[in-house]
Amino acid sequence: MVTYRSIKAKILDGIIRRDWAAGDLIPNEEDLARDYGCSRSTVNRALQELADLGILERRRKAGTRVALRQTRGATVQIPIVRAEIEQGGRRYGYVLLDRAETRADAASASLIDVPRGTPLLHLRCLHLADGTPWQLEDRLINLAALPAARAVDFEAVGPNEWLVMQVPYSRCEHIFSAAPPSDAERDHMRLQPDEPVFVIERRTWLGPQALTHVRLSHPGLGFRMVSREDDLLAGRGEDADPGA
Amino acid sequence: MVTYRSIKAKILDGIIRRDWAAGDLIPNEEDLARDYGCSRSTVNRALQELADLGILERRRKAGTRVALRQTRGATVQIPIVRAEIEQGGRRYGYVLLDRAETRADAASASLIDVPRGTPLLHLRCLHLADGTPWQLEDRLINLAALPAARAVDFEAVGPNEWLVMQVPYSRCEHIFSAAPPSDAERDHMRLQPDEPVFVIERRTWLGPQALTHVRLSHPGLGFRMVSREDDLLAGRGEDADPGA
DNA sequence: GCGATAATTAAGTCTATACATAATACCGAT
DNA sequence: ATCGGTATTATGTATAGACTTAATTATCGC
Repeated sequence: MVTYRSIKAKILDGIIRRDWAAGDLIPNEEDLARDYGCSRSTVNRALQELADLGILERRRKAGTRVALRQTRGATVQIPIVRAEIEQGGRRYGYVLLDRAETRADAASASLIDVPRGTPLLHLRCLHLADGTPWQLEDRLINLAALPAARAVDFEAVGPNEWLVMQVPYSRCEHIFSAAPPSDAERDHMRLQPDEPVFVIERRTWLGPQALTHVRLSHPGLGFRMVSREDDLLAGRGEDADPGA
Repeated sequence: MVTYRSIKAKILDGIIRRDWAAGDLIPNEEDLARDYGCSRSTVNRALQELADLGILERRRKAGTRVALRQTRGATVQIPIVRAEIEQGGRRYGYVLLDRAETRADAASASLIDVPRGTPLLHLRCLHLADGTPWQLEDRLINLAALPAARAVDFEAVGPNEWLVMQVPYSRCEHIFSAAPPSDAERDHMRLQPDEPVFVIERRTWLGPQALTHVRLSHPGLGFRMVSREDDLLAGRGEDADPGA
């Protein structure tokens, strides 16, 4: 049977064999459907998915062409700290360092994206792996959007875990950077001399309303953020290139 | 008309209004099709796309439920250096520091994922923005897979640009980290005292064969890698919630 | 009660068809 | 030659129906 998966595999194969180079036009859906002996719907699904992956570019009337991939996308999964540590077989530790209700000043208002004066909850926590500092968390929560957070003490459960369970978000922004440690980071994490920190900053919104801003800093030595893309050619065995 | 987009929007809306919480089962495709007055195919497409986004989880017979999003995915686009710099309105500069053909020793063999003894091209280049060092590139190219690279001098065009134009890849791995600068990095980039480097390592394969390994290091102060997720609720105006 | 087997269910996929829409190509009038 | 409208084209989307497949639930024999 000709499946949309087998068509995806064949097209990928054609691109990788350089039958079609970057920028080339590939045959239209009707022709492909005839060639492969299936319906246009099936071809359409295959090509749409390849377009979603960024491998093809499609425009009405203009046709479908192999994308000129000028950028390489990398998708990193940022896990809950606890899961990340426990999955590595290490013991998870958590300490709430500081908890304060404030109102947004100029700096925090711009960080979390709320008007000045908005009530905020400011939390600072330390996450440990086998007793060693692993991540310092500095978080602002918009109490106007999440009043329920006011009633949580965050002594036992980290804000990250609480938020993930409680709150859906519709938009999210991440910033990754390398920085020399701040005084607080130097105090709380046992950094080597000259050891930088790897910083993940995240802001989330629900509709127009900002929910939270968090700065997660990790000791630079030993921390890596990894992204693996699936092999596009994986599992072609059954599907593609059955005869040729 | 009931479109698959409008259904996506309605389901998202239901999740965000907490009609369905994380882990909850949502009605099956047939019921939704009847509720919305459209065919099952249309519902199917909407739910599939939400599942692809990681918002829903679907299993045959078990039904469709709201995903317990334990991790947050961030997709970063890593542009060609030249484009990144010129798009910021700055002048791009490029210097080839070093070019050598070698054979893989233990260290480089494991970096690029080839057997020891494989012929390699080792390139080191510096990319500048308005005359200031922006990125130091240290690259290994597998000449067994890409013999054409032997004939390129890389004096005028950087290896990154050449590779993107010439070579498709099927798998790709990225590692991001913060590190104290190496001697070479200190020599070539004008780093402040204590300034770390932000390191992007990338390995690419075509099928089973490794193509290249590259280490891209940026001065830590001023370099940020950003990932923005589209707002899931964007553009609901026309589509969703027409009456209620 | 247990374990194997059959029935049921919900998603997964393919098809043929129809119409919508964006973008290009063409052509005629000024 | 340029402008503007019209025909053409390839993709985008919706539909009804049929069949497949994975996974749960029920059932039967022991």
